[in-house]
Parts: sequence; C-alpha cells; structure tokens
Amino acid sequence: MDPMLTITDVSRRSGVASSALRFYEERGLIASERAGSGHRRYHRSILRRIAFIIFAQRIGLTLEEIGAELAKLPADRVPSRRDWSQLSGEWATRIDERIAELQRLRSGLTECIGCGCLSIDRCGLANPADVAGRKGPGPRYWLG
Amino acid sequence: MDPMLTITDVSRRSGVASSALRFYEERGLIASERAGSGHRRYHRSILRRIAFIIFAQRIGLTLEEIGAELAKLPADRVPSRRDWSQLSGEWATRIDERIAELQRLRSGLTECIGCGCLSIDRCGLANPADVAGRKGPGPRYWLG
DNA sequence: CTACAAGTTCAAGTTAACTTGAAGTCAAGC
DNA sequence: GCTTGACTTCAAGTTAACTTGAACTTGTAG
Repeated sequence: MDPMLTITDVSRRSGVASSALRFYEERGLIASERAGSGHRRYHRSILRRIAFIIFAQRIGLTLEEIGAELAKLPADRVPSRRDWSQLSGEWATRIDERIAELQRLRSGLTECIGCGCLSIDRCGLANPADVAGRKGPGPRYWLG
Repeated sequence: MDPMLTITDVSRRSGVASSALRFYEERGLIASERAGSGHRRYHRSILRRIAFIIFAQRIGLTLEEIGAELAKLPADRVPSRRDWSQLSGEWATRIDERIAELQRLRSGLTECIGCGCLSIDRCGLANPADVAGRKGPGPRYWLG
C-alpha cells in the first residue's frame, strides 16, 4: 500500500524527462526518497506537484519563482486542494496583465504598424509599461 | 538632406543597446552603410524596422522568425505602411491563440488546481494542444 | 548466470539573445 | 598635439532550463 514510483514511472506519467526530474530535484523543486540501491523512489503525490510546475511554466513563471511558491506548501503533510489553490492566488492578476498586453499588441497590429505611430518615440505599443524586469541578457530597456 | 544616424543615435532613440544593434546586423535583421572611417551609418528608416523587431518580440516571435518576416519586405525601396501591415497578417491568429491559452489557464486556476483534475492524466490544462514546437532544451513533450 | 535495460553521478554541451572584454582605430575639443 | 570618447572587430562569457555523454552500478528476464 502506497507503492512508490521509479523515475521512469514518473517520467512516463508526467511527460517530463528523467533528466529534467533530476534537475528539478537538484533545484529543490521536487524531492525523492532512495531505494537501498540508491535509485530514486517517488511518492504518488509528486505527480500533482509536477503538474503544478508545468502549469506554472505555461503561465510564464521561472523555475526559481515556482520554487518559491512550492516552498510555501506545508512540509509535514501531503498538500491538500486548499493548499494548492492558495498558491495560485496572485497568478490570476499576472495572467490578466499578460492578456491585456497581448490584446493591446493585437489592436496595434492594424492600427499601429500600418500608421506612422510605430516610430519608437510616440508609440506606446513599442514600449509597454507593464513588463516585468528581466535579469541577464536581453533588450532590457524596452522589454523590461 | 537625409542625415545618417550613428550607432549611438540609433541606440538612444530605440532603446536598443549598440551591441544588440551589431548583433541584429550580424543576424541579417538590419543593415548599415559605412562611413569612410568604417563606422556604421544608419538610415532613419531603421528606426521603424527596429520598432517592428521589438514589437514582434513582445508577441513572442524569435529573432529567426522575425528575420524571415523582414525578408519579405521590398529590398529596392523604403517599406511603405502597406508593406509593414502585410507582414503582420498571421500574427493576429498567433496572438489570439496565446490569449486563448492564457484564458484557459486562468480559469484552470480556480477550477483545476483546487480540484483533483490537475493530475496530469486527465487535465487538459497541463497538456495544452496549441503549443508551438520548441527546439533545443526544454520540456518539449508538454510544453511543445 | 548472463544479457541488457534502467539507474546513478558529474561534467560539459545546447539555444537564444545578447553582453562583456580586449585590443586597437577614429574624431572632436582644447 | 594630446586626451577623451565613440567606434571597430573578434572571442568569450551569461542565463534559463535542460540534455548529453562518460563511466559505473543495479535490477530483471530468460
């Protein structure tokens, strides 16, 4: 009762490569126990955790951010539905902002690119205000 | 008449770093002439081209894709408004798809994470169908 | 008992989109 | 004429999120 899963089991059921699972563990996003052999064994609840990670990635969070969210889960027990839903509280806002930006970009497709306003100085589209700052390489001035 | 811009002029007016401008040129996204000294000189129309690049990046296109779009512009003259607006034809669809996915993810926040359905096997949210294939590293199975 | 598949660690490679650094040239003000 | 800042090229470094490869060990089916 409570059969543990091998890394291949988890990989197959989640669609996440074994190498990625090891990587997530290294980054502290997931945990595993070990069989006597040294092989990883996962609790079934890992699948939900992984689904959450994938979900959060689709929304646009980095692994670091996801890790911070996951750290808020109770450590002493398997997270409940309530635990999970509390995590995603701020996300709705984040998604809404991104949707709003895309809609703004979308209307700019017809209005802005065709007209003279896509000229950097005046066009609000080329310089959206709500972009989260990015670290590292990239055109940070405009994109972040 | 028709004063050419230096790389610093263009950088300052576009917000794109000089190093990035050289990089874009290397990738064939923009072009420059050279002063006798070997220094780059840009035509004013470069600013619109750069705005277009930034815009396309916000939508989510890679530089390679943007380069392919830009290649469709007429080479023999400065692109007209019409030229520019024709490029962005397919983009609306692309934006709409991404918006739809985000909206799906958004409703899943309340419905899906809280309930038992975020269990990989059954939840459509964790495995959206409309994701464009990514090359290179990354969880391609789920995310692409 | 012997294959061979599956697991392990650790170091190094990959991709995108740039940035940074080194080493040298050019231009403008005093 | 000299200093300072802008510019050049070319090679190498950066970040995220993994993957790949090497070298070994374990588990399992026949």
